[in-house]
Amino acid sequence: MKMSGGVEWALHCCVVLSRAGAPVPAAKLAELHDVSQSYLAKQLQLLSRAGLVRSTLGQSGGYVLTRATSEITVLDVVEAIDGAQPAFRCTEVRQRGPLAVPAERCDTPCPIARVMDSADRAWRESLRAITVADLVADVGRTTPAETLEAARQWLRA
Amino acid sequence: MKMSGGVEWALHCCVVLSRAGAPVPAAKLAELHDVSQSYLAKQLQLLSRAGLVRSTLGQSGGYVLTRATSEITVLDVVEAIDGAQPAFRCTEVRQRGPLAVPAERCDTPCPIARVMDSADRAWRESLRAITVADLVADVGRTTPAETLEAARQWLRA
DNA sequence: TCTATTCGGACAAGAGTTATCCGAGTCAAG
DNA sequence: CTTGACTCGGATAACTCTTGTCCGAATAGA
Ligand code: SF4
Ligand code: SF4
Repeated sequence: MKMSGGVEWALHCCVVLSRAGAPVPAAKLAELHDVSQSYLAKQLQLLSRAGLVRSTLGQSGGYVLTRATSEITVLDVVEAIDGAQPAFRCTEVRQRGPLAVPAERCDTPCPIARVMDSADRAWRESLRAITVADLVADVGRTTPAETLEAARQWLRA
Repeated sequence: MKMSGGVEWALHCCVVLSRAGAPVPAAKLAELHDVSQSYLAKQLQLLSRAGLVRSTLGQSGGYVLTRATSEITVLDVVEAIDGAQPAFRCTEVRQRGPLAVPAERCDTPCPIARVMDSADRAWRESLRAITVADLVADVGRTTPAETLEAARQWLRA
């Protein structure tokens, strides 16, 4: 039960991108977070495939958010990086072994799968309720203005 | 984002054990589900360490539940097999890189970690709400009595 | 036109999970 | 009481997936 570590980086990147008006190259984001430049690129590619960010090639290129931060939920980012498939995957054990239940009796999902599905839904709903805009607002509230300005300066350089 | 596949087997075993009055050896459980005998043993060991089942050695030995099924939640089983640590683990990225936030400012958990923690809690709460007794009841409701009796017979043999 | 810069997908290394084995201990029967 | 066979438990390999890295194709600007 472990989600991809890249999710954390991706969320940070989204927050940073929302502050920068201009495209930001992957290399700068990597240096800012002091993480593997090549690996972060992979995560950004995933975000790009999911349609959350758009890449601009060539000089002064980089990544930009495609939508307003209030339209990007945390769940969007998590599913883009970690995949959208549920954590629990039924193997249909009941259809195997000497006491195998015939397939025609397996039309209704079993209680176990139902519980897991319900929990997974609750988890996703909880993540869907928060948007990147909420994160940005919270960061702005708990961080001194001078630090935010310094970050913006560093990004431009 | 994938939980250990052994969780499914462990839950099935708990349901089966609740039906059998006598200790059931791991080999029988494995044959019943048609899964790797040695690997299922590992899962049962984990359940044993967690205190959910008690093992009896020697002839006519096997595993027995330690508590009533109504006192065992699905979450107990999941945490016994899959571990209790949350899926998201913060790497404290904000303390690294050129814009590193000093450690003294990191006393309060950041918004990202808070969201993840909240979602994780919702997930666990959802699993905690259901007990093995509920699963058993649901199985008894959707399965014909003759099948249940056949299972009991097979276990004794 | 040319160059410097960017992303994108293809390519290894490592960690974690899955699967397996045999020995220590125990209970039941004779 | 002796014997015997059966049980779990932890230590041991094979495998899959995640993590991490690299270089080539395409682009914008000079
Ligand atoms: S009982 Fe549920 S978890 Fe088990 S095999 Fe059937 S569908 Fe899957
Ligand atoms: S901002 Fe949150 S997720 Fe990011 S490093 Fe800090 S505590 Fe971890």
